[in-house]
Amino acid sequence: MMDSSPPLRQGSPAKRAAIVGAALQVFLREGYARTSVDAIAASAGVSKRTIYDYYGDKEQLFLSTLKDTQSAQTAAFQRLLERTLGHVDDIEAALTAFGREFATEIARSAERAAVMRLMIAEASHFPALLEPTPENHSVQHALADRLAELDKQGLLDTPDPMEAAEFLGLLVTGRVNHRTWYGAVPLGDAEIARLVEGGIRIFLRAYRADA
Amino acid sequence: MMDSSPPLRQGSPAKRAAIVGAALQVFLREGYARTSVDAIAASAGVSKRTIYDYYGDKEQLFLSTLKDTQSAQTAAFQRLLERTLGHVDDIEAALTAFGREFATEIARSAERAAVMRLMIAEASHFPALLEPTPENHSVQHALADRLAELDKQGLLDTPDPMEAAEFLGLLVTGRVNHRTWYGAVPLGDAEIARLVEGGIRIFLRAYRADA
DNA sequence: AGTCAACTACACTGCACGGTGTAGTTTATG
DNA sequence: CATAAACTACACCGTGCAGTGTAGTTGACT
Repeated sequence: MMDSSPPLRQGSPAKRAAIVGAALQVFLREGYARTSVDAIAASAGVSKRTIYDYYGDKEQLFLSTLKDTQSAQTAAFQRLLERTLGHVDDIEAALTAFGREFATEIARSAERAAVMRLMIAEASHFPALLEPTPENHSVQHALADRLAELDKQGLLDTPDPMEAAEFLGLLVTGRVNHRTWYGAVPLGDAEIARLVEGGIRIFLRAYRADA
Repeated sequence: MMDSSPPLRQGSPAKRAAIVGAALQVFLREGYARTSVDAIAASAGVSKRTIYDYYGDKEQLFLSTLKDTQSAQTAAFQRLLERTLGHVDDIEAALTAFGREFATEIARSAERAAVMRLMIAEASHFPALLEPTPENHSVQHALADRLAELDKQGLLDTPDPMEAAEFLGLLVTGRVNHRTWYGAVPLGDAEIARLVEGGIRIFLRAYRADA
């Protein structure tokens, strides 16, 4: 009955947060292969040894970092969803608000898109990233639930809410991500708003209830 | 008036093709940083020295490889466009044929998506990749021209053909690329067809002429 | 004061890889 | 056949980096 030995120290949450924060920043900027653990340690204000005692190796640090980040982003998205599509009167205004908030979140931090970029880049090298997480699924599901609700209210006509949710996400973020190479190149707020609104327009033309 | 000295040899087209072919294969599988020039040389059946005499360094080889590949893909796309949307009677059948051929091309070789994946991954490290090439632009334009033609025939209602072309591309490929992580994970032909047809359906709901 | 865990600083190993230099072999060409 | 260019094989250098080992410092708890 021996434990599998990795955690020689149990570590403090504050240090873990510092390490993961620095790791995310460097991984997003440099990609996995180009990132050195020394750079992360320096950026986190922590010795390299501590990182290895905490996480074992670079790969585990990478996976832990992405997992934490994904959790945070999922939670943020759920809040955004509740805020913008919680109670809807004007369907167009509501969806535009949703798209706009979503887009500014992308534009401000560029973190969400950058995480996508990193995952796309590294997916084939880390099979763990490929497995659909329950969190990822719950995001799609939450959005679909909202759309189903709007369908029931007679504001939308979405016979397959899961599919509609997929298209809404695609239409809102697709062109922005495409143009910016998933956050690699900046884009003006006005341009982002234009692209988002265009996407919403198409979504509504396809899914608005026939009055 | 001295030349900038790189090409110590002028090289044969056949060897260039072998090198670029091997390079593409390895770069797509491993990504830039993980790829060693030795691996490319071995895979191409060529000495490492020859590669350096041809291309100077790894970065140039990488950029040349992507440029060649992009040219080939652009040409293939133009042919596909002519083949499927050259003369259209039934708009739905034509667009579905377009989407289906496009999708099988993606599914068969997985090359197109993988190139996208590689470019997304490396865009921020190679500014040269960010500059929109005339070729890239011409693809969007060719598709937009076809759509404008269909608009003129009264089959579609696309007031802004460039935007419509963007959405068509997004709707046809977006969900496939998203699910497969740009080709990192395989997807059955039937599933691909389903996703493509769904995209076409949305496009038509948004852009079909009101009869 | 004493103890123990967390932590840092730092030296060190091993390895993979980009890039070069060169001697010798093949191949094309006149 | 002779000459030159193309090409290979191979040794080699420098470097950056993952990961380890360890001695010494800090700080909390008793």
